[in-house]
Amino acid sequence: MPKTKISRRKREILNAAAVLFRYKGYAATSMRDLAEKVGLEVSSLYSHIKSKEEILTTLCFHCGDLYSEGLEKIIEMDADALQKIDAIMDLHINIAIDHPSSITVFNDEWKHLSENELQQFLQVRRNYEKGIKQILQEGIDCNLLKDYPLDILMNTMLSSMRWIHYIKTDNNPIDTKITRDIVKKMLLNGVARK
Amino acid sequence: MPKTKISRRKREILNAAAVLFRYKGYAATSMRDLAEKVGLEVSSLYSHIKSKEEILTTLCFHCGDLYSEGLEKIIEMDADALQKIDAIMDLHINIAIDHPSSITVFNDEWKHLSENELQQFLQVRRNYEKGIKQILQEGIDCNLLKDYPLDILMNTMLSSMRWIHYIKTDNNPIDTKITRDIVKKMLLNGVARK
DNA sequence: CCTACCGATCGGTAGG
DNA sequence: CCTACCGATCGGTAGG
Repeated sequence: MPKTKISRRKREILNAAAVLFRYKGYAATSMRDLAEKVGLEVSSLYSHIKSKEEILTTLCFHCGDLYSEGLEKIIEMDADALQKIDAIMDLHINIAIDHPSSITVFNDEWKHLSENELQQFLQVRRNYEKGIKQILQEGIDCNLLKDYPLDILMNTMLSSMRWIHYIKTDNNPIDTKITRDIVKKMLLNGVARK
Repeated sequence: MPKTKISRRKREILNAAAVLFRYKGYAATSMRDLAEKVGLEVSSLYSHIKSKEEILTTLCFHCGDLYSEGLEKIIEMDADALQKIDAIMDLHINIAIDHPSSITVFNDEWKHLSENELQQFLQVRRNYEKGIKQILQEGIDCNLLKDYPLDILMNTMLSSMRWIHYIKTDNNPIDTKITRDIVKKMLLNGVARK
């Protein structure tokens, strides 16, 4: 996938779309909604984008890249599995806080991708999960992590952070430091005293 | 809200709708899709339901009831906070496994509710979260739980189970006993060894 | 439960 | 970037 430069106007359209898709969903957002939001006529949108679907594709794969490139760096770290898991949690929490709208699209709207892009997307996700599981397995092998099934471990871990982007709105900023600190502690050491 | 009896045919329509909404989303599911799925003409659907929105409303509030009634019973239990939290996790995991489709609608499609129902829905959710937080606070007060902010505690806890309904499909049954057991352990005691 | 049908809205194009 | 416009599809109704 060659990365073509994205004009300022196109960025603006993509950002507006991410916000609309976040709150209304992809299918319920019309190109008229989007045009109004960016102050253009509907037809003018098509000078900057090819189709509604192209927007969704761009948004989904951009987020996919954020995760994949982040994980790549973590895998190459000279660190033990626990430190890598810490870094994975940082990665997810940072992305959630920095890109709450596009991450919601990434999480909830990918199902509207068209066949080709959908398959590609699922492939990216499978790769990502494979990388995560390798790190978890490494943690188990080194006796740093409890020996739980990888699927449950990964899903519960990733899922436990999947509320931050959702809670975070302009009216409801979240305390990044505290949230990050406590979610990590919860995952590593649990909530039960003793 | 008086509970009127629901005919067998209407049940069938609601179930089919839940599955369609789960995989395609509410907005992208047409009444034609639904009619085809239940083997009727589109117009015939309207002998059983008032509108597409009525279906969504019914689905969302039915799930809301499952959670609310479950929590009510837990609150009345003669048990300590840790046992109640255990019961809350059972409640969520059971609902996820027994009703994966309608729970997905409940989680992801409520935003398409119309204004009145939306406000009612959010009220139900706020009440539910208040109940959860009271139990968590109880746990903190009795020194059973670590003293973390209630918001983070609740969101992370509930969120950590929010993948089970999603993973569970007809082709991919999940081992209820193991999943339940391990997710609970992860939440209470963490994943780190030591 | 079906046939026949409707107004509204959708994503998108032609042409400038 | 806009005016003008289009075919397709939408949720839903009338009438039987």
